[in-house]
Amino acid sequence: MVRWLGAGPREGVCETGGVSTTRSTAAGKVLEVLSAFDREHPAQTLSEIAQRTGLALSTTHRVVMELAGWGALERGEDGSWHVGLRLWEIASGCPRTQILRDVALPFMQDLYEATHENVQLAVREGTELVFVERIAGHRSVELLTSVGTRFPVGSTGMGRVLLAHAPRDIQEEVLGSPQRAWTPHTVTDPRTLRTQLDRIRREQVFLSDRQLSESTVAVAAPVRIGRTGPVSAALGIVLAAPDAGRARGLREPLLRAAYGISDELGRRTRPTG
Amino acid sequence: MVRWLGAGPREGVCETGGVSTTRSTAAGKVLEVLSAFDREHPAQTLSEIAQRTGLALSTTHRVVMELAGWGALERGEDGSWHVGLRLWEIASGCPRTQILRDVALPFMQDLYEATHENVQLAVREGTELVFVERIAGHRSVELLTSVGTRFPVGSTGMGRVLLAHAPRDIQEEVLGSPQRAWTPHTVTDPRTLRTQLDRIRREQVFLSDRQLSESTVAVAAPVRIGRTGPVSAALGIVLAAPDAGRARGLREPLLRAAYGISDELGRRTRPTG
DNA sequence: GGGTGGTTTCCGTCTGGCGGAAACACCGCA
DNA sequence: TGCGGTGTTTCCGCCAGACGGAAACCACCC
Repeated sequence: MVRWLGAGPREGVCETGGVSTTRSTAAGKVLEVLSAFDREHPAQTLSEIAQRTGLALSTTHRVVMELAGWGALERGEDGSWHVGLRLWEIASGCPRTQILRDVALPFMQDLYEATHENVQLAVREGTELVFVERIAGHRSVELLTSVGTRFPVGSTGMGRVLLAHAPRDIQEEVLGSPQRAWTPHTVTDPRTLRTQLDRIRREQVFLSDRQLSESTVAVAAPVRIGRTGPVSAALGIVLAAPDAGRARGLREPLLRAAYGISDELGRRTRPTG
Repeated sequence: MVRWLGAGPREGVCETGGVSTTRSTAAGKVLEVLSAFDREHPAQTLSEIAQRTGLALSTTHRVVMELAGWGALERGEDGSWHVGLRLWEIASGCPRTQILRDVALPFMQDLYEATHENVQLAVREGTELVFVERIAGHRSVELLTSVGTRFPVGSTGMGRVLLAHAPRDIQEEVLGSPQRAWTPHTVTDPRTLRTQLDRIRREQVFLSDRQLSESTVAVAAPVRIGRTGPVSAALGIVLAAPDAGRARGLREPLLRAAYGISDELGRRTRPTG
């Protein structure tokens, strides 16, 4: 029923011969306005939106008003615009995240209870990963990722796991382009990365040591559709770097949780709709 | 920075003199197509969408293609359409849910760990409530609500709490219209409801006995912006009906959690932006 | 009071949205 | 193998409504 895997469509703005011509359809403008709202810009004035999208001010005004009338955008008391509850509501029905979340949450809770650390779930889209769920408590280490964040697939432990099980062309695309070194420990050499991916496929669980941030280590495992089906997500636990010693002991419970989720996913997608 | 409270805009389709004329702007059509995706219809064929929106098939086709090109919609392997990851991603940045969620989650985890029951968070929009977050484990009772679900504010324990602290006109609007009786125990009499709202304001925590479903009881408390600020959300725990005896004992921890969230919300919204 | 940055309204031009219709793809059935 | 039904995709001529420059408007601060 649901397409889990596979890279989604790439660009929203069509690029004709190098120059990015803003698609001039009315629907395109609506989407461009929505695109203006990302993690770095959750609230913007009308002029900002116009500037960032490149649309004329009056056009932006019209589109924003229409979106607001429907509830896709809401206005803060300071006059700035932000994404509205109505759009959130519609989007929260996205099967790709909702089903996954529903199934995974109880298992993630078990892991949280056993560790009190950040427990995360992410899916791959193209050469990036998107965090779909995360639970954390008072005692968990502060992270720079949050639900809905998008990252290059090569830069995190969970991403490497997803990459290891991605189609060949995606792997090559990532390995072929230069990797950003987030910390002095980040593995950027394609050769080393390649053997790392091999090991991930062999050992299932992956220990990632300060690859994205100097202060955190991660343990990650693949989630499949059914025990032996295609990899649809990655499950991970993030610890403060000084607690790295505890990471090894988390391999078993993490893998068990990943298996639990995989089995349940298999059960849900195959027999019924 | 963020407008928390207040009813958002109501209708998406403008109703001119009783007859709902589908707004004929291009942007409106985009939104109408998105509206076609709700909890009951997470995946639909092109023809279904056309039928449900009342748009011509060719128009629907054009709009859907455009939405798909951008990532707002994705196509299942069976050819049906559903909400895409890209839209989910944008919408997950909705401040009204995101900030609330970020702040509340650790406290909700504490409650979950102490009870292993469903812990929920909801906001009010107009005369309805929308579930913004929910955590549950293997042992928690199965619920018919999930994140993103919308309900009449009068029908659940958490809704009554939100209603008790809503503006006068909202309260009158709800009390003035007939209440649906979900179970034989549902309070529908406006008079009784009114005294119940009074008690909620006095006692803070509210015990709701099988109001929405025969098999569940709930404990609910208001979440404010700062300890004495306006009510911005409701926090609740749902138990299986036979465990109702445990509900009284949850009042204290629930209230403490609600206070914790309120304090943190006050801290986040006042001083910084 | 005058300057600045943002918002809202107006209106003439003309582009791109519109949807009927026809062609196409697929499937189950006889 | 042909046939009807269901859903999808493409085509194209007409004209509604999108477009954006410009000007009015508003709030705030020197």
